[in-house]
Amino acid sequence: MSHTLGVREARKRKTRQALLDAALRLLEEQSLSSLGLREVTRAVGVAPAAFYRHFRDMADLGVALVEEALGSLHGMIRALLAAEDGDGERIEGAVLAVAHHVRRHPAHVRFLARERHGGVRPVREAIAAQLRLFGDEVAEAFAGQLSAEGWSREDIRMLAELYVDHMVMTATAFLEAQPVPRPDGGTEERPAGAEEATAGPRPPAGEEPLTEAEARIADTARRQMWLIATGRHHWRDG
Amino acid sequence: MSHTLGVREARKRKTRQALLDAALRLLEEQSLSSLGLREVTRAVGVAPAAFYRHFRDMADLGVALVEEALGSLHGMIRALLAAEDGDGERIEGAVLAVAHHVRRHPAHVRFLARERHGGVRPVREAIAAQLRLFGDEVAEAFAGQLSAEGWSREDIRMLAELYVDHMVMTATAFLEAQPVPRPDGGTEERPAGAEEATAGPRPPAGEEPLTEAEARIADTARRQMWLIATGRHHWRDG
DNA sequence: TGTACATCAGTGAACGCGCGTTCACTGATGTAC
DNA sequence: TGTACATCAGTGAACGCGCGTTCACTGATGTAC
Repeated sequence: MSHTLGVREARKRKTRQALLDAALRLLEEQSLSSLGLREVTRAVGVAPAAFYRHFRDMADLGVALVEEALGSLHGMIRALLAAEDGDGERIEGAVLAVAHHVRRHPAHVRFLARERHGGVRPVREAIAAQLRLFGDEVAEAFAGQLSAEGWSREDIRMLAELYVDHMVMTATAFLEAQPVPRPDGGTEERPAGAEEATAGPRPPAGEEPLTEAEARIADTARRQMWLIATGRHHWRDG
Repeated sequence: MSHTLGVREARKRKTRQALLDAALRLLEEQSLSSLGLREVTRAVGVAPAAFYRHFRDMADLGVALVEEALGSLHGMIRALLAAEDGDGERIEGAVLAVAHHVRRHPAHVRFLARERHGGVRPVREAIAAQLRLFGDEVAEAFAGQLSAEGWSREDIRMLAELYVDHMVMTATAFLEAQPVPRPDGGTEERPAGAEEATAGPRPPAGEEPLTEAEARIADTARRQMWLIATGRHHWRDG
């Protein structure tokens, strides 16, 4: 109880978050280097000059968005890696986790895909640093078992990178199967018959059954992960 | 001899190409959606209005750049796929081909990486269409051997996509090992001691030995391709 | 070959507009006593 | 608890600037005869 936020600080955080949210929404349809400061403040309903109370410039805001978009993923990755199941369950878990994450946070994922190689250096570097961290985590999780099987450090690292890169690719593939957000904040209808129930209990957000397009992507991703797992099992014996 | 270009048409093409070249250079450091028409015409030395004689807008120019950047690659891919060597030679050939292509055309490759998920829809779509074509070509090249071995159409397709995606990833990795172009048109010195011979015969452009950073990327890419090839060989027997 | 007209790539001036940044300010919140 | 002063998130006006697009034009190239 001792550390309630002051009213002033709480309001400041709220404005800051509103700026981040507005920027993320505007970034669905453009890239960071063409997004204007005035555009963001206009969407939030504050004066342009208020922006400077929170960020030095748009690049600074972009770096904050990277933190927001990738910070939460470490937990998910760790949970996936800690599972003690067999290959099949781990692959299924990873593919579904990616699918649902993309569903729940499509704007964040789109932002990362777009700015990973985008025109704003500090943002590119922030993303690269986070992905390197993911690589470290995956490599460490594999190290125990694989080095006992005679794998070299370099081989473990390249396997970890292959998994991370494949996850990123799969995420961007799922993204392309997402409904396109409309300017009014609604969404276009799902590709195949997916009319909403008008009332009644529904599954947790993001956990409705996969659409046809999503299922196809999930299927390809599973097969590719199986192929990689197969290669991993036969790695030392050719 | 009968079809020499008229003087007027030849000059027009030259201006158009100058616009494309200038845009590509400016895009080393920013993304298409923030690149201005006036910026490009200023770099070429023509009036802003001249732009409209060649392109409807910047998106239109971007689509032309996609054609320029990816059109030439089909030949390279076909050559790689047609080789009758064993796995080792094919992997080595593919990795070195990608390394040298990135060296020769770093700006084109950077443009593709940046705009593949960038903020300009027609450009994204042009790139996606070309990558789908590459997938088709790779799948077709594998179809003969693999379907005889009992592979399904879906499995062949997913393998082809994995190869294409891996090539793209490898190319962007090589890109990050490239010297950063300077505004004046020169380049920063290569990471490790690579002073230029002041005269005398030199290897063909782009074929100097790999730098340390490039060699590391090539090594990882080779291992990853080996892993995938291993998985492929053991695919049907688990 | 020479002439008269058509085409059209590139010009240069003009336009209205939204941009990023600065500044002195206001008034609610925080703090010291 | 009440008061006097400090802090600081957000305001609103102003600035100079470069943008995309339009337009009537120019003059070299192309074409018809």
